[in-house]
Order: sequence, then structure tokens, then C-alpha cells
Amino acid sequence: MLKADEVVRELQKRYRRRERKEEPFYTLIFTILSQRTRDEQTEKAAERLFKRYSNAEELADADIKEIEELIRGVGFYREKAKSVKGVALRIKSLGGVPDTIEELLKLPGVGRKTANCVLLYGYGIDALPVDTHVHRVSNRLGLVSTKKPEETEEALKRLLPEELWGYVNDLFIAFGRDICKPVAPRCRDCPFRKGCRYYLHTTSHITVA
DNA sequence: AAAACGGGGGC
DNA sequence: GCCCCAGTTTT
Repeated sequence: MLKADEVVRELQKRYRRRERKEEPFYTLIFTILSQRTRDEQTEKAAERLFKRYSNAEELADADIKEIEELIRGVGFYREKAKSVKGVALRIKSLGGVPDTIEELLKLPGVGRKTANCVLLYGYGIDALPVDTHVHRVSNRLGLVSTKKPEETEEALKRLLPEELWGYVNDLFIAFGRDICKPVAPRCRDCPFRKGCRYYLHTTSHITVA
């Protein structure tokens, strides 16, 4: 049986956590662009966008078609352009990016995962964003037994000391991409094999690399 | 060539 | 709950 904090600490040896951004608006837009998209593509799109429009006031007046052009390369770019524009308008009228989950969730294109990322990377709060990697890895290893991402968030928070919450997203994503992949996980290379519920409970790892 | 994919919203 | 969105990586 694996312990959640031991998993996090082992992953801390192998992967780094993303920097916590000092600018919440940048973090908010970046995170929207990053939805279901890898960081390499997100970074290019964000760089083009912020080179042209550097803050909420400017972005609020931007042409949505131009936003679409600038962020091309990320998936769902039309939906995201709409969200970016909508968020910029809201932030402009609010006078700043909210720092509570409730207020962040009211923004267009912002769900629980994105809101938690803003709290974590934008405000340095010990939030615990749960994306599909975090959800899958946590359940596979047997750390939690949950159906919905929100349940995973609550369960992991109970299992981990607060100072580790902020590492879960980045480290589990990296681990989930390299080793504990959605399909054909590389169990042979996994440091948690011995205590992993999935590995012990399934035979599929025998037939994969 | 086809399947799978680092969310969120609308229904 | 089901389906859509869209470019990129994996198989």
C-alpha cells in the first residue's frame, strides 16, 4: 500500500514544480490556454498573445479574431479565444483577478482545475488542481478510490500535508506523461510498482513494454 | 491511418 | 450523463 506523501517525495527527486507566477492575470490566461494542451505549445501561444496585449485592459478591447490568430497552435482555440476575451472583460471591470475559488469559477472558461491553478501559481496558495493525469495516477496507484476529480482533490488533501499540495499537479502530470501513461503504462520503469494497486491488480502490464 | 488526448460548457 | 470543441502526439 503506497502512501501519498511518499509518492510525492519520490517524484520530487525526479521532477520539478513549475515556478509560481507573480502575475495572476498572466497565470489565468496561460492556464486557460493550457487546458488539454502541453506546455510547449501553450508557452508559444501565450508569448505571442502577451507580446501583443500585455494586460487585461488591452485584451478587453482586442478583436476576438486576432486573439484566435495569436493563440493558434493550442487545441480548442476558438473556445479559448472566447474565454480569453470574456475573462479580460470581466477582470477589467472587477479591477483585478479574484483570489477565491468561488469568484474564479464565475469566469468564462474557468472550471475547478483552472481556478485552482490560478490560486496555486498566481497567488502562491497551497491549492491542489486535479486534471485527468492527477485523477488517473492517484486512482491507479491506489492512493484514492474516486470517481470525480473533485473527490480526488478532497481525498488527496486529506492524505497530504498542506505544503505538498502544490506539488501534486506538476509532478503527477510529468509522471503520468512519462511512466503512468493513460494507455500502455511503462510499469517496468515505475518506482511504485511494488505497492501499486493497478500493477498488482491487473495483468495488462505483462503484455506491455 | 487511427486513436487518444494535461477541461469546460451546453444541453 | 452525453457530446462538442481542435491541434498534437502516440500507437
